[in-house]
Amino acid sequence: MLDINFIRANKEQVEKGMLAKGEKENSIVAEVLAKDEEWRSIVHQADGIRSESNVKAKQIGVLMGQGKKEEAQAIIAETSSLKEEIKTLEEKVKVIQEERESLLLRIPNVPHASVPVGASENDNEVYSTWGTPFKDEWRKPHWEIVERYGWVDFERGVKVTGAGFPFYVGPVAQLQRALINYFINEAGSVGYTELQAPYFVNEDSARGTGQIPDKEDMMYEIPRDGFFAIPTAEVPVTNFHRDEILAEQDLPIKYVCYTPCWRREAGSYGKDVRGLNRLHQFDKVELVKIVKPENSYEELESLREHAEKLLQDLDLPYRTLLMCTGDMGFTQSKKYDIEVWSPGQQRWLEVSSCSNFESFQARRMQLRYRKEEKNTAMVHTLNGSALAIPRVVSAILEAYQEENAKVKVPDVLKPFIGRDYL
RNA sequence: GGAGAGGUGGCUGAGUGGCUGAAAGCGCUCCCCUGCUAAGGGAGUUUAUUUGGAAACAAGUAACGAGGGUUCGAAUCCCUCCCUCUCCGCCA
Repeated sequence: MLDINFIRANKEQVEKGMLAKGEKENSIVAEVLAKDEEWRSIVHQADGIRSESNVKAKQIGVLMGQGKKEEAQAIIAETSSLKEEIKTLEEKVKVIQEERESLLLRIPNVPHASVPVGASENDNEVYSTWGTPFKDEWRKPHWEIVERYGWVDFERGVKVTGAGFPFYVGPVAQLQRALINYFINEAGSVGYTELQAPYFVNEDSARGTGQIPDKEDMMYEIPRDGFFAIPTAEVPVTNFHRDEILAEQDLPIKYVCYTPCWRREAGSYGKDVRGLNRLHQFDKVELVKIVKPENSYEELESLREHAEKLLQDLDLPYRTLLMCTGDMGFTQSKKYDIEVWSPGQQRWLEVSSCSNFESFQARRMQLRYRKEEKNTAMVHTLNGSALAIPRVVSAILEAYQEENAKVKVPDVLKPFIGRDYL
C-alpha cells in the first residue's frame, strides 16, 4: 500500500508507474485522491460535532455534580440532535474510509528509477551471468535420473495427496536436507538470525505481505480455522514485527528461515511442471531484511550477492535478471530473479527472487521505526530466496551426473552428506 | 473440549459511569545542584489522524485486547469474538 500523502504529492509518478507495471488504466489514482478529499472533509465535520458534544457532556457532568438537574436536562435535550448527526457522519466516514482503503490497495508499488520499462518477461534485462551454460548429449533431465534410482516417488505422492506432492526417497531426501542446512549456515555466518516460523498464518498476516487481496488463489486455505498455508516464509517472517515500532539502532534486522512452501499453481502445465520444476509443496530457505529507507537499495544488492554466492559455491552456472516493470509484480519496487542452468533440460530455472518492497509492505503492516528522538517512519522490507530447494536439486542432479549415470556430491555439501556420490 | 480468573501506557500497577489519555512506582530524556561518585530537586516521556503553520508547535478527534450496544457522558455497564492464566480431560 502506498502512502496517500505520497500519492498526492507524486500523482503523475504513481500513474506512470501503474501503466509501466502493465495495468490497463490508472484512473484509480485520481479516484483515490478524490475519495481522500471527501474523507477528510467529512472527518473534519464529524470531529467538530463530536467536540461540541463532548463539551456539552462535560457541562452536564458539572451541573449534575452541583445538583442542578433541570439545567442539565436542558442541555441533554440539545445533545440528541448532535447524537444523530454524529451517527450519520460516522457511518459515512466508515463507508468512505473503506472505499478509500480498497482503492488504495489496488494501486501497485511504484517501480524504482533503475528498473527497465517493459511489458513482459521478454523485456527483462540480463543483469549478469556466471559460468557457462553447457550441453552434453548424454546428460539426462533430472526426472530420468530420479526415476532410474527411485529417488523421487511421484506416483505414491499422487496416491497419498495429489500431483505436485512427491515423496523424496533416500539420497535426494538427504540432498535436500543438506542444502537446507548449508543455506541456513551460510546466512547465519553473515549475520542472519535463524527463525522457525508457523506454516499457517491468519488473514491479517496474508494481507500484511500482500497475498490478500491480490493473490489468494495461490494459497491453500483452511477455512474452518481461518488459516492460510504459507506460500513462502516471507509471509510469517515479515509479519513477525507487524504493528511494532522498532528502535533505530536495531536496524537492519536480518532473518533466515527455512519452511516448506505451498502453492496452488492453478493453470500450470507442460514442461514447466515436469519433474521437480513446479510443485505444490516445496522447500525453500528465505531471507528477510528490515532496513532503514536510505539503505534499502544497498541491502538489495547484498541480498542478491548472497544468493548468487550460494550457486557459485555449488559451481552451478546461473544468470541474474533485472525484472522489467511489467514482470516484477504488484508489491515490488525492484526485483532480481536468479536462474540456475539446468543442463539436462537445456533451460534456466528460477531459484531465487530478491525484492525490495520499500515501505509498501511496511505501511500495510504498520511496521515502523523510531527516528531520532520523536519521529516514527516506515521501514523498508526486502526478501529473497536463498534458495528454492527442488530446482537446485534438479540442477545438481543434472550438472553433477557422470556418463556412467552416477551423481557426484558437490564439494560444499560433502560435510553434510559424508560421501562422494549420492 | 469442560470449569473458573483475567486482558490498562516501555515495564509494574491503580482505576466500577463524569474534571482520567489515564494515579503511583520503575525505566528513559533534558535541566539544576553537589569538585568525581553517591544522594537530591525540577521538567518531560503512547499512537493515529484532522485543521492551521515553512517549521517549532497549537487546537480538535479517536484509541484502556477486537468489534458492537446502553448512556448527555464508558477503561468502568451489557453482548459477541480473540487471547492469556489456573484446574480437569486429551495429547506429540
